[in-house]
Amino acid sequence: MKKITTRDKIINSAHKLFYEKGFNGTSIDDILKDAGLNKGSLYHLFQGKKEVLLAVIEERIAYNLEQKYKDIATVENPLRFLKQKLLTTDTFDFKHGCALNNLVQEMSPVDEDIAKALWQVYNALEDYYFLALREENMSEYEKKSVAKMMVATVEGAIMAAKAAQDKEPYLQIVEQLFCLIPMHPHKKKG
Amino acid sequence: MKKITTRDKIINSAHKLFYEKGFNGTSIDDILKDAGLNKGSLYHLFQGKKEVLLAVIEERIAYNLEQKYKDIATVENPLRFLKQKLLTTDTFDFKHGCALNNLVQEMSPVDEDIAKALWQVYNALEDYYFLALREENMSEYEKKSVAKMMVATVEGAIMAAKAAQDKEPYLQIVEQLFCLIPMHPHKKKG
DNA sequence: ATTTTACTTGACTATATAGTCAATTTTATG
DNA sequence: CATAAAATTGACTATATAGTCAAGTAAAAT
Repeated sequence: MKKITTRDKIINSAHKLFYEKGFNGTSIDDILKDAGLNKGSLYHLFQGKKEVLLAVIEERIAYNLEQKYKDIATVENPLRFLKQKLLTTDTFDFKHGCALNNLVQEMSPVDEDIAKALWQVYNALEDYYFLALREENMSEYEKKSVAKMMVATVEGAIMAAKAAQDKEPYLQIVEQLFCLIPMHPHKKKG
Repeated sequence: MKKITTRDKIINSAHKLFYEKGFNGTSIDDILKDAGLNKGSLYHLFQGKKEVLLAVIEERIAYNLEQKYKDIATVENPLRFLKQKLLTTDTFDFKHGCALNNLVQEMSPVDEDIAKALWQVYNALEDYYFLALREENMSEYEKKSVAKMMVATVEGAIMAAKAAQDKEPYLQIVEQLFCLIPMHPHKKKG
């Protein structure tokens, strides 16, 4: 098993705190306290707070997304797979929402480099939804468009849950979404 | 014409800056500088920064929403009216997104009072969308559910535009949304 | 006109924050 | 083991920030 490096500790703590309290709401000292490290260690490895955020986006958030959805490309019924993923809320933290969404909201208008990094991850997310539609009877163009819309709806659903501080609206919206998209019939398993 | 009070100036500036830079990203001094006022004036009228935010939400954001959508209740084809409102992007600032959404993202997990105030406005928004469906052939329950989903999709579309720093994704998603919801046919006007 | 109330001014405090840096310890490397 | 390189320590600086407050000014009430 791999050793947890100082860099890992920083990225882990930063990821958690940025998620829970936002970038501006989290201080360098917060990160260091959580990681059990001292200031010099961080500034030895990173130029500053912004570079920590970039690492969090490019390494942790992008990685988590990939882990969550990579099977979509090979699974038999990808749309069902996606729906199941979306409705498995064990790990879903309705209180704090979506790590990607949160950062887009806070940072995209403010910093161009960060906006670019976030935009890449956002595109990867749309690509997974596009793959989820591969079995459906639509043109490629329509799949792209529907995938885009589905991502927006799910992100909006997460926001609704955050507004309510309750996961119920999220579940309802995701159900409603899957009622509206024209589904290609699969043979039911079992 | 009504005189612009000191209170108005503060709420105007705060609203603008919170929208553009977020609550944590905006300092009291930023607000005062923008409003051309001094510190004492603000603290004479408000207990603190949080109370300024509450006033912004309850007075300005709620009011703007009402102004934008109040005609939905009386207009002939409310769904078309809604779509037109959504696609009229003159005033829509894709770079900074939705004032309500931004604040939900940043503040709802952090402060319960603010979460409540935001939740009220969010509900008002869903109510307007519900009214937009009043002519459609659905059960009341389904209208509620579809309205909820539509709000989520539009909010998600705004977020997509913010992620892209471009209004195009927003327009595309809104179009796609109106393709999918089952529309009751109205006689075309003209 | 005089008093009282409402509002405004801006200096001040206490604290939080991002980032620096010289000294020290730990870890490779020959 | 000796030396060089990498990593770590924590005190320090400079600045920003929320909020206080005593004194002053304008507006209202009597």
